[in-house]
Amino acid sequence: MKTTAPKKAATLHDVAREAGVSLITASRALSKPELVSEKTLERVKLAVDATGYLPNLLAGGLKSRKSQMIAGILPAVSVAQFLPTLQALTDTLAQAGYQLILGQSGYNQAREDALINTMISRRPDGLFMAGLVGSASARERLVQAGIPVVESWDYSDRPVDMLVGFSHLKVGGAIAGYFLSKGWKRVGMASADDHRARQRCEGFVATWGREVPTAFVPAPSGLALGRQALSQLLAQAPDLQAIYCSSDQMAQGVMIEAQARGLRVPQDLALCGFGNAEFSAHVEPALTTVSVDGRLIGELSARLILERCAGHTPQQPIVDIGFQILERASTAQNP
Amino acid sequence: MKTTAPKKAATLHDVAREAGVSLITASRALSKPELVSEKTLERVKLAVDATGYLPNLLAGGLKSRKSQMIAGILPAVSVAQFLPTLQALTDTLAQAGYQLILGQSGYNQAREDALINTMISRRPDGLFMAGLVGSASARERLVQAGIPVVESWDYSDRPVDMLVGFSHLKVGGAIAGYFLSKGWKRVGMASADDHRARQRCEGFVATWGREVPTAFVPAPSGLALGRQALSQLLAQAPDLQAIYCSSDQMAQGVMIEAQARGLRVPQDLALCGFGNAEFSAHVEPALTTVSVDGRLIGELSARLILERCAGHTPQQPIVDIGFQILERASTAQNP
DNA sequence: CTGTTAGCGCATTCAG
DNA sequence: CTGAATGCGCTAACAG
Repeated sequence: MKTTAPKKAATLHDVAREAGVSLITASRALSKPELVSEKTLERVKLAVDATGYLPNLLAGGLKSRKSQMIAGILPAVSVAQFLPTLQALTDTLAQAGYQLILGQSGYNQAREDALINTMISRRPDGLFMAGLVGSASARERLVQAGIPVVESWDYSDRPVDMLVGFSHLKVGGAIAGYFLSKGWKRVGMASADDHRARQRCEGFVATWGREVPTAFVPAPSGLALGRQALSQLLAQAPDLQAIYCSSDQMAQGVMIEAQARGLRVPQDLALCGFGNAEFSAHVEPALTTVSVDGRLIGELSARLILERCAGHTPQQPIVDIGFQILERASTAQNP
Repeated sequence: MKTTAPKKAATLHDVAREAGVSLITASRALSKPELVSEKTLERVKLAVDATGYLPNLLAGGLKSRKSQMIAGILPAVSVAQFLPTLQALTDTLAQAGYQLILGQSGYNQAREDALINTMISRRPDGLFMAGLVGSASARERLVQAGIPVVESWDYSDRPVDMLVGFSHLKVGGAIAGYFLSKGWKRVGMASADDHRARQRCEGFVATWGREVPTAFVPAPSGLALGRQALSQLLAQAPDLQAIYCSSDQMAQGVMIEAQARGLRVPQDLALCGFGNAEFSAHVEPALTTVSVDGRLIGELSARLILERCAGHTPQQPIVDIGFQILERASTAQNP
């Protein structure tokens, strides 16, 4: 078996020579075939196969100023919360020939800032942010870069450019309103300490009317931290009737810890989560939660970016996709 | 407030002019500061700030043939399984100044193939695959591209280039061995129908010695599919003693469905999952599962790629990281 | 429909 | 230590 020596990759030049046409004709045959005659098209295609040519998008992008890449910045990919968004974003972009460059800010403002610079250095055609851009200087650099930017999973009247999200203040308020409607008096919160989770807490307190016992855990929250959080909360306030948890994962931890302590959910302790994870409808008791359409965020964000990349101006650059409280057994009226 | 018109981004040329040095001196000041005198270094730095210069990595990469990008291909980002790997990979690469370009093959061979081409077109400095490269032509193109490639989450003696993973056949065999050691006679499997999950099933059957009732569900498997799978299995074989599930998520679904049917776990039905998800140790009963160090896969893969990018030859390009059965309450000996 | 001429922004030769 | 020239691979703009 004769292994092809890994010689330098074929360039468009090689293709053109092989096909007996000029460089630009070969280029057009590949990117704008409608401008080229059937015959030459055929010859170029044969030459491509013969040479094993794979285009160099970097080089093309340098001239055309289109990298066909979109930067995507998340706090951390391991946050289940953002997965449907990431999946939809990646898929929708890929369908249009764009790839995502991934960055993780680690819930850290300085890293986010540096990451935005790094990303801009790669000249992406657009940028997606899970969350709002934190620093003023980063906002400015993004505006300067002149690329479409979608902020998401949050709300602001003055985004850098475009936004697909919802108000965490309103979510917190809605949960507090729901708790009020239940007639509960002694309630608490178990929350991650990131910006968005804290906003929900603020919204909760604003509607509730006064501070409530709260356990903060480091983001990203998980099941184990939920168990810890309940212990903390019960130490402060042993007679809580209901707890809002900043994620379903954390709520599951709280539920397990409660059951381990012999507390019945919801009779002794009602629970509400956030995010509507897959398991939430299936655990026993089923978990009341706040549903947010993460897939939709990803898809709309991609569409907005693509539209702007195509030179159009979206009619609705700020989309509030809202949210919904899903009432389930974990908050069934306790007697 | 005078908004800076989004004029064209500053280039190194602008910086050089501003600093009163030549283009190349400015270039060196930024990438090889040790070759430049203190004084000029200072002036270049000032010029960078003055112009708001952000380097264009695309242009630099064109000449230097280094894009500082690594391509990463996953079946789907929404598979919780791969998250620790993805997180560790992204982090380790970022520390070395590399970013990840993400691609999803959707458990589809043709898409994987096309995706590899798309990725090669971006001239990444390396490629990470969750799984093995499926098609021979893709393997060939990767070899031709001459970039470091790490296949992962599986095992092969002849990877395209490097590999960090473990044998799914052995996992299946180990689980069957464990089931045999328990003395169970009537066992079944609930599995996703992707390549790796099927390999575990094969390994199971090989060690078990004969076929067992099996319910296959489309990948990626989840809790809801687990519930369905148990229904299917019980329809075939109502008196199963134990079931191996191809993911912890699916096992949780099977457990919930079992409990909904009044079956006690493990007394009436023992369960073993795969993946050691966060919740698995906490559910009631705690889930026996197979633990695989996903973070390690990501980190080692990144290190191997980085080492090769730096021109070195890793001593151990094929790493079997193994796995471990974690015995918990869901397979406690039934009487 | 096709080709020629110029770069895109930077880094790699080589010389000073 | 610094600089001038050259070209990475491709495409936009203009000719034919």
